[in-house]
Amino acid sequence: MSATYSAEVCAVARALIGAVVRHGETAGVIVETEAYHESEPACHAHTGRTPRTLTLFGLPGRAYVYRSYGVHAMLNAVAEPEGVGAGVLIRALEPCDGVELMQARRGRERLEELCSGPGKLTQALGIVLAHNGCDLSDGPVTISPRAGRGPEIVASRRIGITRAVDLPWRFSVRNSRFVSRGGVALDRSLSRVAR
DNA sequence: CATGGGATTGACT
DNA sequence: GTCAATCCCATGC
Repeated sequence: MSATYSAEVCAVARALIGAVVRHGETAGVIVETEAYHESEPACHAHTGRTPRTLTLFGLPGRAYVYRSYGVHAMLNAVAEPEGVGAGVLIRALEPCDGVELMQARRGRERLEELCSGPGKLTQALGIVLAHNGCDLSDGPVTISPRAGRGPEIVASRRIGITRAVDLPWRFSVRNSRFVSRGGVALDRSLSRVAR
């Protein structure tokens, strides 16, 4: 089975907490991620290779960017060896560089409203569909690994999906005020899932 | 080729 | 709490 691979993409999702996403002069620290793997039906790669999911099956460390609800760009990091469809969705950042530009792009002032959601952070950083397939160690969009041990991480259920809803594959910094959707429901889903 | 459905957000009742 | 926006693409005829 693919349990080994699933564990791997989740390990990457955890490891990316505390890493820095950068595009141009804007950057933020990752505080929330979700893991997706071809073995479970919530993952775009579950139906196999298609034009849309091709990058998910490609080299790890590349960006998989797709359009959600016809409106928002979503940023993922491909997270398994070539040939295995899996990625980590970047769901929220703590803004660190280029805050004024992010505020202008978002039309909001409060730091908590700049990157507290997968569609918000791509808008704040100016990440678009054309970045699909770019090398995240090279740019123009980059993710720099964190040094050291990192913050305390909470696992919970993924958000906004209709299938495989019970997998506890969402990871976030405990008590961070920069995550998407408040922390109360998060704690409840955790107790129900991870018991 | 037509259709239906989103890994969301923000505005509004 | 409800709901529209908006477009890419997977699916089926």
